[in-house]
Amino acid sequence: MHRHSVDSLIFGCRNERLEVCLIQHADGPAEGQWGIPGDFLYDNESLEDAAVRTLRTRTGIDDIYLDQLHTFSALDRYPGERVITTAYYSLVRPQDYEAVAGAHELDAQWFSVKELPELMYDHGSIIQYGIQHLRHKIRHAPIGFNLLPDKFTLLELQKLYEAILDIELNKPNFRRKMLRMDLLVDCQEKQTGGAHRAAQLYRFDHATYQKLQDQGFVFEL
Amino acid sequence: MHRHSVDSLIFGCRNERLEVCLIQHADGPAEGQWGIPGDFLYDNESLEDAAVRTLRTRTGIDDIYLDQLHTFSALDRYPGERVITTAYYSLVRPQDYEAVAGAHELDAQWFSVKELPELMYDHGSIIQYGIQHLRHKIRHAPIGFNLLPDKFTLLELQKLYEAILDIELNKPNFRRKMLRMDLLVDCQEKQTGGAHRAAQLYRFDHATYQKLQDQGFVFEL
DNA sequence: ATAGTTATATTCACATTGAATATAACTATA
DNA sequence: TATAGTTATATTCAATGTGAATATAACTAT
Repeated sequence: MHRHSVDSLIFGCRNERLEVCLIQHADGPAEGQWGIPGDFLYDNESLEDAAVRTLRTRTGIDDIYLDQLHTFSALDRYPGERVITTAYYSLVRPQDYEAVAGAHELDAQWFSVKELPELMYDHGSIIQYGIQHLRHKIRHAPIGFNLLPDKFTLLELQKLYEAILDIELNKPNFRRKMLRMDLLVDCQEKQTGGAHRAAQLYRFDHATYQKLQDQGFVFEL
Repeated sequence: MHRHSVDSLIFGCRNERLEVCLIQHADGPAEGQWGIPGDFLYDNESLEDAAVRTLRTRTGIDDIYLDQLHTFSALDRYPGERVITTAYYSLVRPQDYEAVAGAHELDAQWFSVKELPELMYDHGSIIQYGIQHLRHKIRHAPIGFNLLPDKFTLLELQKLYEAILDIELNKPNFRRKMLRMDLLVDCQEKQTGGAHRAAQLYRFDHATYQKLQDQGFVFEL
């Protein structure tokens, strides 16, 4: 027999870096090691329920983007007993950034995906799997907006893509492509602060995306 | 507590139709109903091992394309007890077509995805989820070749895409796009039979794909 | 030999892309 | 108040890719 757990890969983007939230176990078989937050599945909840629950318990955050990633089942992935885990990944907006790392007694901290500590069990593989998945997904579905404030500038959006894909993009071409998709709504509001020309603020238009999608439109970065 | 099963969605393409292989349960809680083949997970195997095992046991086929799809865990998805299932999907070449539906005592049969019988448990949802996944995947990775003989004509390849995506494609444009990717090798051999000009046979070049992929090439239909 | 069928090549208008350049607008500070 | 520094935004153009149509080649059955 075995037990089943849920682990949630929590992504955020800050300072033009893609980051993941890790927790350090204070005791147990992986004492002192870092890993992605998770818990064992309860008898009366689905895997998705469990993922939502652990996110809420550990971070106080509700209502963020969440999707199933993969189920990992190697016989030796967990020490001592057999544990199969289903990994989810979630996307956190900047305004929720601090809540994620601060709301729990466990030591939680954001790490750049380029500078990860040593990880427990197979969590290193899970994170790498998740990064690859995110890189693919962000180019084929408009989920990147879940990592930005509701209102954002085109440059912020571009920097988000650059951070996740780890590439540089041409500014005018990125603007042109993004705006032509008609998924962004002009907020009629300018960015404040900054010693330069104020940029237009936009927000992602879910309703229009839904409509275009029904007409066969496919998002493609 | 719960048990964990593995279910395999087996796709094939014949007569320009996308098909799935279903089995009819002779007894048990779903007697007489159709479903995708599966089995409970053994203690000493990974989920992928179990998927390979059930495929081999039920069809005698080894070495076919296999990939994890999704893990389904709704509390009421299985009658009487809680069973979480991880669904895999596999792609079968025409030469293995008969072996799949004939090698087992259970009643196995191919069905067009457009004319499915009533299905047990949540297998209807699993199949729909799998079709959507396949449609997306086939456009972004060269996996369609796993549904064709080793040697095939460009029209056969086109008809495969048309069957899976359920759309019509322009012939010259499809040829041009496919050939320009440099993933096909001319077999220096012509199709036989047919009251018309014989078509050139091609095969998919795994090695070249690997090389191109390392250089950052992304397959895109 | 001819009709029927599919293979294969070519054309062209059009849209998209990559890359570069130009101008506008804002702030800090000299 | 002028200017330097910075980012926003617009425009250009060549190159490339796409959708759609047409033309020619090659094969078989009759």
